[in-house]
Amino acid sequence: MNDRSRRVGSRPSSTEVRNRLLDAAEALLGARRSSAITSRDIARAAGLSDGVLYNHFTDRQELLLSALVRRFERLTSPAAVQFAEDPAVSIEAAVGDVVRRAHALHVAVLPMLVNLVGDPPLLERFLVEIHRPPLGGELFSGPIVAALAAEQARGRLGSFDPAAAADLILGGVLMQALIDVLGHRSADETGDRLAGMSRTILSGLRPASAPHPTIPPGGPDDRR
Amino acid sequence: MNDRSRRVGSRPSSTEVRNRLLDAAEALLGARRSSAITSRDIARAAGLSDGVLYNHFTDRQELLLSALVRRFERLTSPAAVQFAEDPAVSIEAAVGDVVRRAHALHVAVLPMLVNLVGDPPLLERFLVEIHRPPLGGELFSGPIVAALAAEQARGRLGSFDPAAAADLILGGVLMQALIDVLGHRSADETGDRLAGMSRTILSGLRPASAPHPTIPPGGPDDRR
Amino acid sequence: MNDRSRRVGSRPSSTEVRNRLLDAAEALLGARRSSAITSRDIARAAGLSDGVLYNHFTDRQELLLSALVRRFERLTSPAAVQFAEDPAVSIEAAVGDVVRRAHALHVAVLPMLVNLVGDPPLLERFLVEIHRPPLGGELFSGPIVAALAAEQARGRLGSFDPAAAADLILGGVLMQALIDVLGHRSADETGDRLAGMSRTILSGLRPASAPHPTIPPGGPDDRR
Amino acid sequence: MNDRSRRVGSRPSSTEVRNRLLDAAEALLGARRSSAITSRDIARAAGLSDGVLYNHFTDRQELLLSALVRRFERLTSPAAVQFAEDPAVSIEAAVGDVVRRAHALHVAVLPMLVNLVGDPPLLERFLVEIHRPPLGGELFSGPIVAALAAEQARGRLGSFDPAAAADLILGGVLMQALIDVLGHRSADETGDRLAGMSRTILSGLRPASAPHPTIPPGGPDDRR
DNA sequence: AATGAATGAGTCTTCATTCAT
DNA sequence: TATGAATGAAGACTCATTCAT
Repeated sequence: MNDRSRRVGSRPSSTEVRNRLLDAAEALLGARRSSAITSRDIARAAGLSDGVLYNHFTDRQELLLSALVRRFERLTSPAAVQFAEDPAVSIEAAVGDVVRRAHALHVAVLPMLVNLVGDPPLLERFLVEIHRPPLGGELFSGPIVAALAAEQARGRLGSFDPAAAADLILGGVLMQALIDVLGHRSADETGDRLAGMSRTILSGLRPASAPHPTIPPGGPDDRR
Repeated sequence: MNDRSRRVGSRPSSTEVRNRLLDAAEALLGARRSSAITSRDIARAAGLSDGVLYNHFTDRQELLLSALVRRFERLTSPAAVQFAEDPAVSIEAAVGDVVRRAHALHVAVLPMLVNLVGDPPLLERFLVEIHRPPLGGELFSGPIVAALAAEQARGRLGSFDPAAAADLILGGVLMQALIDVLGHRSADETGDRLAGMSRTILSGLRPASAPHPTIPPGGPDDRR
Repeated sequence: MNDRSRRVGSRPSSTEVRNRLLDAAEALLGARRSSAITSRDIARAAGLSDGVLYNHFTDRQELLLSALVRRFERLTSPAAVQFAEDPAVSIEAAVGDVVRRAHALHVAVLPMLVNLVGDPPLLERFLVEIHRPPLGGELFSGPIVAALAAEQARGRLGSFDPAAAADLILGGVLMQALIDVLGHRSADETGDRLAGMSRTILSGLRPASAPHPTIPPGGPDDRR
Repeated sequence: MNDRSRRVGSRPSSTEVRNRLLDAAEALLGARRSSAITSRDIARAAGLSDGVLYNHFTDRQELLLSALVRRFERLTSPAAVQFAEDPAVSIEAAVGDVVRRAHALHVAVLPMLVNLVGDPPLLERFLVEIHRPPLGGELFSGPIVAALAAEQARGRLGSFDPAAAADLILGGVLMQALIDVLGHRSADETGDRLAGMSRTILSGLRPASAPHPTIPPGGPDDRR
């Protein structure tokens, strides 16, 4: 018999109320395109009274911050950002998968961050909380770098710098996600742009016959 | 000595006041990390009274919008976004230049857009004004696509899709710019990241010996 | 001793505050010669803070409208506008009573309507609420028409058009009420004017062969 | 060569500017259903600058007041309120004429007064200026009383009190004018109501041996 | 601890009036 | 004297926060 089930139907336990507030805040953070989430908005969405929030959080910001962090951690949990590394899949498909998953993650996270931007003190606190460079830093790039490095080790990718590649992929994906979040676009169009990016980053911009610039042409295998 | 400066301490001309308001608004838009720029903020920053703004603009939003558009147009003027196309420069340097200039442009523009995000109706009006998909759309990508296509024509770049390449470059650049704008980072570190991106997108991720997947091997010009 | 009065000095109940606001608004509506009743005026008159009104009404207009309607309904309640139809009373006295009561009603209602005129949108909403042509329409004329028709049926009045007679009576009464409300006049003077009107409308302007009203009827066309 | 024509095409003379302001104010007073006539409204309607008004009037109120008085005097000039006293016209038609002309006068004057009501201090000053009980007092009733008395002298009307009759007529006419000004009604409907009032006040409410005027004579007591 | 109404500082906006030109 | 922009005192309304119950 746990703490919560002990009194069925009775007044909600402290944690329950706290969670209801967090859930409501999370929902609003995900749904709204900014424009101020008022403390009353949250209270109503939670089906609770205006004042409760001050029994569980010091102020409206702290509630929003907690909701933010909670959702962020859930979205970026290892399970969510782990990329498949199935050797049976072609390298093209594997990179496409990385790109699509990164995009989905950004689309999920951005609405919240967009709300954050409207409230700079809150943003400040959030960034401190997240404890990393803006936009999650390694939280996002880590899994991508790992996936790319794994493919490199498997010999299916060249000798590029995985961190720089992650910068390109994450950046491109972030931009498309912003377009999707701030504007309106069909899933198809988004898919095409993502596929184009996958293709392009795989082959690079350099003419196919051109030798690698830093290596004198003629070497049978790549540098070193 | 023109008509305006002749009488020091005289009442500022109409355009002067208008410009003072726009300058003040621009400054606040650039300086603040959002959090609502109130009409009084602007008036005080301009050293004017609360009501002036309504003698020159229909409302606070229109003033902010004008400041935004003015700065935006200035930043994205042809001179600012034109990329050098000097054949004497190596293709590596040319791409690096594209990336660095795009980054500089984003760093200049982003603080304003960040403010915009906190004010959705204003964002809406701004996007309509800018007349393009969110984040400037073709305004940014256009010159980059053009520069890449020019190099393709010159035979210094391969047969990739310039739009997709621009998505990667702009995205990567946007992300680095966000990191620079929202966080704090040394110019060196930024430069390294940008250089890494330039290098990586040029060569691509694919192993150097792997054939291009979409082009069947056997063509006369195919890489040896 | 009910639940509310039990605790003197306790926080006023919700309805109490609402009523205090309505009372204050009503008082201001009755007392002022228009000139804008501000939301702060009402709050101060009610001894409450500026923002309360928005906890009970959607806006200042709705509060004023409610006060208006409340007072209006009270003043025009059946009890207030019902005219005596006592057959024992002479027809002169009966008509005089109708006139005096209509006048009193107008004097009570006019100050509010006067305030309304200064606020056209509010007037619009009030008229919609009252659901009748300006100035109460049938609300006022209905009882008068009924009273006159009843006396006609009783044979104590001729075959005139009751609606037209009500127009004359209500109009005359409205005008005297306006004079009383906007200007300053002794009750005596008002009474004289009303009495003159009663006398005149009874006899009409036309030279008549009809016997003097104080002489018992006997003419061939007399009642049945 | 008068003062005004001396400089044709030159800056408008003082009186001209003053009159343009008054004309503009008069026009606005007549056109608007209240809702504040701002000093800028007047200046724009006059095609003049915001500040001129203070060179000719102490403040906005004084300008409005002057416009009010000027229009009022024009509308109530002897020429405008004189009633025809043509003995060839039937008494019914004569009374109907009085009623219709009084109504027209009220419809012309009321919109201004309606504006006045929204500005009590201005109303106060106007009433003082007009120097009579509200709504023009004798200014309106004088001509009516005179017209009725003349018909009495001519023997076409009975021995009623002309002042009381004027109260009824003016009141009824005022009310119909208010309905016309504040609401919306067809001219036909207004005409019917006025005609009904004319008929009713002529005959009075009392049972009469005299037949209804619109009914062909035949009653034994009918006056030739 | 929950409630929900009261508070009041703060926002945008209007407009009569002033005053340098 | 005319101009027309600047002023600044209101006004309506919002909303985070408090607090009596």
